[in-house]
Amino acid sequence: MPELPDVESLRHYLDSTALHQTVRQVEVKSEKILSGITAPQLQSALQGRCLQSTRRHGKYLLARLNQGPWLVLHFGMTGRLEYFQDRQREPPHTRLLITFDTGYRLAYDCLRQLGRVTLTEDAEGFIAQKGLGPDALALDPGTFQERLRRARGPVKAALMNQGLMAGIGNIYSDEILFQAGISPRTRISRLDERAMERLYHSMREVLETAIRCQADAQRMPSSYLILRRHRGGRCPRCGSGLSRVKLSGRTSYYCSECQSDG
DNA sequence: AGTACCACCTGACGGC
DNA sequence: TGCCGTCAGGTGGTAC
Repeated sequence: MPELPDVESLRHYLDSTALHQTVRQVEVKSEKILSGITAPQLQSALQGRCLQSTRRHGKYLLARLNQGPWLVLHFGMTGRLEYFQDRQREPPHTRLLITFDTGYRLAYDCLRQLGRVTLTEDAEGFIAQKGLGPDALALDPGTFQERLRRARGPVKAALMNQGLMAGIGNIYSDEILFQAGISPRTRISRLDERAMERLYHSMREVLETAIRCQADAQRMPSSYLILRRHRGGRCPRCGSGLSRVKLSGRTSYYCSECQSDG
């Protein structure tokens, strides 16, 4: 599920644990998660170096190695990080395990193995090569609207299109549309200026709130949809049963009473 | 450019 | 008990 707020939380976690320690050992436990690199290449890039800083772009987390390339982490749906000391605490689906000279370890755990790990010399080049748009939180209202209007289909598909803006996935697009009072099926062309402004405001509000809550749904406001996105879930605003539809291959939940079609 | 589908991948869950 | 289909969803591919 890692979308922008989740990855931002993982970034803070990495920053507060694993920086500035020399890598002693690198264990690749599943080659499936490597993208365009071999295990020996990853090992020789990391060995003897430190992670010195991080940045995030959309759902990607990049960690700079001193005098070396960037380590690029994507978390798919089930990826996470765990920093620990005792082998006992190693997560069950660890695919990559980095051991530091301090004796601490950083595990990249990914149950479904839909996440990917790679290296790049050039962070900007990597982002461009992946075809990612600007990070969703870096957009001003004008650019947000201009980029969304490049798409034609339902607004939900546009919000999730990483080429238009990076970081929003299925969960948070539903939340943003709910908070904006706009149905996910609404065509971009039917959104007027005021709806666009509402959408922009909701996007910032939802992403920033989720980051403040460390992407933990339990901590989010009770007015949020996130905990009710399931069969039989009810609208936190009006209490009516939520609608469930497939849209561009994803399951969308929304309230047909509170969210209009423009 | 859109849509619709498939594949990757694993585990939970409901039905029989 | 255990088998089967379905679902979860980020990304990337195909065909139409």
